[in-house]
Amino acid sequence: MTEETEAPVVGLLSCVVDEPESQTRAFEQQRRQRDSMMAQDYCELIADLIDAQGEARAVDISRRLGVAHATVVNTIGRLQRDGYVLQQPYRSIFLTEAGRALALECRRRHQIVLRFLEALGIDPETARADAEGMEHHVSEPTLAAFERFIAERKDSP
Amino acid sequence: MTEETEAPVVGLLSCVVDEPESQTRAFEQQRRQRDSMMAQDYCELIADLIDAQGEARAVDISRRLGVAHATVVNTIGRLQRDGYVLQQPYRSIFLTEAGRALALECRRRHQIVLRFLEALGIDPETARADAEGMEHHVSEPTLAAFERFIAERKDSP
DNA sequence: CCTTGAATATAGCATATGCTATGTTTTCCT
DNA sequence: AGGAAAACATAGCATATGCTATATTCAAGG
Repeated sequence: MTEETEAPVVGLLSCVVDEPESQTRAFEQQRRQRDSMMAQDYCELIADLIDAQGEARAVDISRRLGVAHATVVNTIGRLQRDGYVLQQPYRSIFLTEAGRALALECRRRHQIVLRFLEALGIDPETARADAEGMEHHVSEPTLAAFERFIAERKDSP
Repeated sequence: MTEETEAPVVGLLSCVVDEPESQTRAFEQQRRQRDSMMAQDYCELIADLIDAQGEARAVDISRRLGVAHATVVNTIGRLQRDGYVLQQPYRSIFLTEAGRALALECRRRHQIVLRFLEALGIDPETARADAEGMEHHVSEPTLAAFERFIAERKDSP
């Protein structure tokens, strides 16, 4: 059970053995992305709320994200520590320059992914849900390819 | 600051105000996915290692994921508790039926996403990295659309 | 056989993300 | 103005995911 005497399954073996460092890098990148997802989602949402209502309040965020307000307060504190937002107690939440930049960047990615999925023929509800998760994992080259596809599809529908 | 007297930016406003419950659902789904990503990655990797080397050892997993072995041991314990793997102390790691099923499912998704990105013209290294993150967020309808695209692209290159 | 290096396990720690329960502060209506 | 409701803050807890440092077990070579 511990020693394979049989010939290795070459097809799968190559899939696994050929590029282990590449896979390790991919996993590390995935972990890094995961760690910044919260900041991205929050900043994007705060920017949306400010655009839509003129201000962002913790209660709106908690409703939108579906989490308890205590969780939001907690997270906002971390975002403040990390320089993304500014907040006085009992006041509404403001983005710093860094936060605003992050929000714009996220919104851009989000829009591209969303329009790409729709251009692929995905129904809007599904596209919306998938975009929410995917946007954090799509690299620039892939985003560029998505944009190319959107443009093509617009020309020849 | 609190009341927008200007004409609303309809594109963004509608994006935010039209479907708040839909967005909440999307975020909740994202959280659920995040919570099962670890199990998926581990099961997929364990299956790969078993196919390639006949057995999966913690040291291989830690190297592949780029984390400390103590972290792997920790996580494997959780996976065992949740019914995905079986392990005796100091022995190699085995997948349960549930673990094997999860691994197969993940591998399937992974392959579809990877081949889709490649069909889109993404370079293999980028495709690999992006697929690693994206595979956890792509719904069945979107996967189906990806497969359709791969088939189309194969017919008319 | 016995030692030694690799693999594993364990303990103890830190942080992020979530929760509930309980107080405080604002805000808004009468 | 004053009180009720809403928003917010804080405390205390749980879990997942990571780490380092230390001990233990296994397997292989002398």
